[in-house]
Amino acid sequence: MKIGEFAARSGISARLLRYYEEQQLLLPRRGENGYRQYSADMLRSAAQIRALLDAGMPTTIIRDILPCLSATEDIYLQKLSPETRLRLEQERDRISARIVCLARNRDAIDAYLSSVPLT
Amino acid sequence: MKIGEFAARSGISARLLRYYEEQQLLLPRRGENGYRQYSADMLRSAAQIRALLDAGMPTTIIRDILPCLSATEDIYLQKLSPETRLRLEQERDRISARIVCLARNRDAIDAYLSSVPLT
DNA sequence: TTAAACCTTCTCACTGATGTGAAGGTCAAG
DNA sequence: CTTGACCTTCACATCAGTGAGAAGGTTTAA
Repeated sequence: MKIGEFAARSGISARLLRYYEEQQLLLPRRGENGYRQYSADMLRSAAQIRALLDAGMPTTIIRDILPCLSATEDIYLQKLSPETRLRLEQERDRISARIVCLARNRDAIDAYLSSVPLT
Repeated sequence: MKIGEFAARSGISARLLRYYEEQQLLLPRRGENGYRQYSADMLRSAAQIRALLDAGMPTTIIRDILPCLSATEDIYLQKLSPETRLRLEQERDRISARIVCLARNRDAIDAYLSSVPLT
């Protein structure tokens, strides 16, 4: 599918899709004429990228973790260098830290809202 | 305490503290000579600001939610306009959405790491 | 087959957010 | 009076994203 249709289906502008390609987040194949060719399963990746960006993850990290997020069983069998494993573990821990921070503050907002009278 | 000492104690550069003041995140009083005067309890706020920024929260939202994060019982009694309450509830929900997204992806990373053989 | 309408390409430039660097001036303590 | 900490201000860097123009490919319909 060409970029226009993919943009319409994913809700991500063609402009932004080209940007994501430039950032190495989403890499479509190219046709004979140089047109980008998106496959249907890239819709899932695209949604994941959007969700992670909206959650405040930088593109560099998304680029690192995307491959293992869309991993299927046959990919699981690929080897994983100790350095890559370590980096992924660190990213996982950083995400956990984010979650803890966000949860703590959300709970604080919630406690505040509960304690203030309704009107 | 002046900006130099506060920077040393908080681990946030003086330059960045001035920036946070410009962004209305942390507003120290001013002495006769125009020097910024930070109070000790601003250290907590400063840490909270850093944590939230590191977790990917934008300054505008932090500015909104900070007052209710450092709220003490006497502040709880202040009135809260329905609009403000609504905005806070929306922010809380947005934070929850972020948490869900981050947790899902962290778990995916974790599952991947568990499934790939050790070496 | 040609023409119009549309899509895709790339590139330059720009925004807004989060910072950082450095110049030039002021204040205060030794 | 020199030194160091502070003041403001202008400029710059990076990241995520957008706008617009020029050139060329694709489709449709006369």
